[in-house]
Amino acid sequence: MKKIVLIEDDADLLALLKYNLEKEGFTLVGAQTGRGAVELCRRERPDLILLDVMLPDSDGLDICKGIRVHPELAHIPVIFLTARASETDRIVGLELGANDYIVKPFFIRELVARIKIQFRGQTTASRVLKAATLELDRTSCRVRLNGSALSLTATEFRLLEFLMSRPGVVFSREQLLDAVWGHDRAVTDRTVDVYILRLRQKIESDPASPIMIRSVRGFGYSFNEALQTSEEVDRSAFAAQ
Amino acid sequence: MKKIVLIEDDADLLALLKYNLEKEGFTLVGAQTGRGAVELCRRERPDLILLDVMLPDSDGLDICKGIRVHPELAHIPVIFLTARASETDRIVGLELGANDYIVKPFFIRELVARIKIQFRGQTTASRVLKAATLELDRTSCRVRLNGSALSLTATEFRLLEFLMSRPGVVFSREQLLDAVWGHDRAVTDRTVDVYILRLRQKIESDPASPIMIRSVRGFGYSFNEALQTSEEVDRSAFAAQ
DNA sequence: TCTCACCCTCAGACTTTTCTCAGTTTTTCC
DNA sequence: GGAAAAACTGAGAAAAGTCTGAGGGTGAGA
Repeated sequence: MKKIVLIEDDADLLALLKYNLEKEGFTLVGAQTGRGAVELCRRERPDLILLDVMLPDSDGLDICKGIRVHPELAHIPVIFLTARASETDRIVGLELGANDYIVKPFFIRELVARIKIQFRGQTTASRVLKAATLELDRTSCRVRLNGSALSLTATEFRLLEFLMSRPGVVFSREQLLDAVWGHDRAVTDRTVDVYILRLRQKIESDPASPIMIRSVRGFGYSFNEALQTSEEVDRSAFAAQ
Repeated sequence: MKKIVLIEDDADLLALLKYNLEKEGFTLVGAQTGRGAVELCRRERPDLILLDVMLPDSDGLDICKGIRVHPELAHIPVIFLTARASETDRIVGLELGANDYIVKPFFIRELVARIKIQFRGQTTASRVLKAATLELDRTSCRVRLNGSALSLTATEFRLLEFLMSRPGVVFSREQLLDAVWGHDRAVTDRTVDVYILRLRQKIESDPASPIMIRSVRGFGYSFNEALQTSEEVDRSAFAAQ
């Protein structure tokens, strides 16, 4: 689950946000003071930071600056909570400022939406399908197994991509030909067997007893859904919303 | 200056936004219909897209999806303009959704702030492209290899610039023709081969076994992302947020 | 205006890799 | 045990990539 650090001096608002965001499935770590906020983040390594601009003991912008100068924290998105719209210029104007901001009072759903936008960019940018130690990168057309590159032909790649993008779903040879070879194909469905074989020889540790690509006798083939990594499960649950 | 494409069916609002954003120093290209919006973006190559969700002839989300599937447009940030807060779930929930959204009615300064957030972080990313000992300067249109100047033709330069600006991404010949030669081209895709060849002869130490420009059989060509300098990697990791 | 140099584009030869099928062996299920 | 489905093999056909040379166009300078 995604972890969020929340710095907000108003105890009531802190509790309210904590309650609602945890209900949304986020892990929350709260603090009421700006002092030690950077250290808190270094300790917790959150996926996102929610930061009140006006804190009694320090300026939220200074905290943000402190976060940005730490190489291990610099990439973490920061969303500011601000009381006045007039402050937005200050927040946005800074070179290493906010990734987003939200003006109080706000609806929880509004905040949740903005948090999700920050998390989404990370997933869309990668465009990588993962299953156990197998990684398929759609933009660079590369496949890696246990971290080392695998050389697939174009058809092998497209077939694997199709199967991996819908783990657990069983496709008939007919459907695979349609999806991978195209509708105007003039290819025997035995050809699919050959490609499944080639793929297995390349990606399965023991091609004789395949784990990744499952044969479903009488129906077709499917990619083993049990091999999804936890983040992949997260993501698809996330997308389902 | 940054160029923005704005799709908004309300003529008054379109004019108002155009006026105010141009006053802020942006270059604006407006359209009142969703039809042809993707083509408009391909032609204009904006730095940001403002998109009304509700258009009379099409759904803003469909347009966004159309933008995201084009590799040469996929990285462009999209901000949605929406009439109702209740629509935000739809906008945010989609896998290929918005980078931000703003609910009507809004203050211009609010919109400007959100636009600037999108641009921040990209600022440094453009002047000079580097990969190993190869340097491409976009402003002076010069290319240097191992410190010594290289003489490229205009087309060679544009092709190299395009490939280097998105290292690791595989582009088909079709996409390269679109991006480098333009949409109204009347050129065989074999021509791309010739230019790849010429480039390799100029930039590769051993053109027979190219390192910089990778052939991806069955898909196209890509610039080797492993040649990115470390600062470049940092930056793109940052931009991915 | 003419000439020359340079650039763009294409056709086609050549090379390498991939695709596909036919046929054989193995496995699975009734 | 037998039939059907899947797994596997090798080889010819097809496709994709590389590379060359020539024709045509354009712009700069004589």
